[in-house]
Amino acid sequence: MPELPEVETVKRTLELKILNWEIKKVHVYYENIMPDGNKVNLEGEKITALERVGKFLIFKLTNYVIVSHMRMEGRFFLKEDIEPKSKHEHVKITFTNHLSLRYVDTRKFGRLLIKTHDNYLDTPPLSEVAKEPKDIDPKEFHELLKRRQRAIKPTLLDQGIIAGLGNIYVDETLFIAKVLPTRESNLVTLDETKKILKAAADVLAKATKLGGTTIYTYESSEGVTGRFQNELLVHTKEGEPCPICGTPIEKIKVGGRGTYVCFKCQK
DNA sequence: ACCACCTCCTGATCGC
DNA sequence: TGCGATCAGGAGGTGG
Repeated sequence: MPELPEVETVKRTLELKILNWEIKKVHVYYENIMPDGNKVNLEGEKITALERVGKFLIFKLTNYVIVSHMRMEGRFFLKEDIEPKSKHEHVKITFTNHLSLRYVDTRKFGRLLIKTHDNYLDTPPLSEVAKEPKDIDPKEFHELLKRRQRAIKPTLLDQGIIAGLGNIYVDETLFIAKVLPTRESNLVTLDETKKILKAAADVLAKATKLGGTTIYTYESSEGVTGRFQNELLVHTKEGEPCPICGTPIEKIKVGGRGTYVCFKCQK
């Protein structure tokens, strides 16, 4: 499940290869993933840059922009164009060099949206993406939290409030900040808000440095696997001793999401 | 403005 | 053993 570090890893991996490649043909095998893929002609477009906004990966082309989100299981692979389509491959972008970029997504939740340079930042989904933890002012964020009644975990998962965190890194962030995921957002103190933002920024930076987290079925792309799963403190650690106090980590549900927590360390 | 709930999907796992 | 039911989950849409 790509969160910010995984998307950044995919971006860095791909941009070493596909910059300046020229598109020859786009095949869309499942329309919902790339609704405009068969309507807009991308032939002759070159990849001019890759960007990332929150968990979105952006391919900048000569005239167009592809805004992609891999959701849980989306992956990109580069292959010889003659290689046959794999089982869950839904989009194939063929280049004039006879290589092709394949979008593979078991659950078909991901999206590749075609935008223009003029509108891609000012229209959904990117227009709705908030700042990343490292760029958020703690006092401003605390004021925002005061207006929210719901649990802090679903608040931190809301990309319109804070960008980049998913289920894995939220659990890690709240454990490091010593705040229970069920705590009402408006009851989080300014001091705790500062700790949450710092923990989130640190966790994302460290995970990015290690190439993200390889977990369940997810690989970033190109067979690149991250190493942050070895650094996880609580996520997936049900029944194991808390690394701080030794109390067994519990798995609970918060806002419908599987959540790992130490009830002694987190208040 | 805020928020709970539903939807999209498939593979893994559960229950009978 | 086999098969239907249930679950997981990021974010957009809906409706209270």
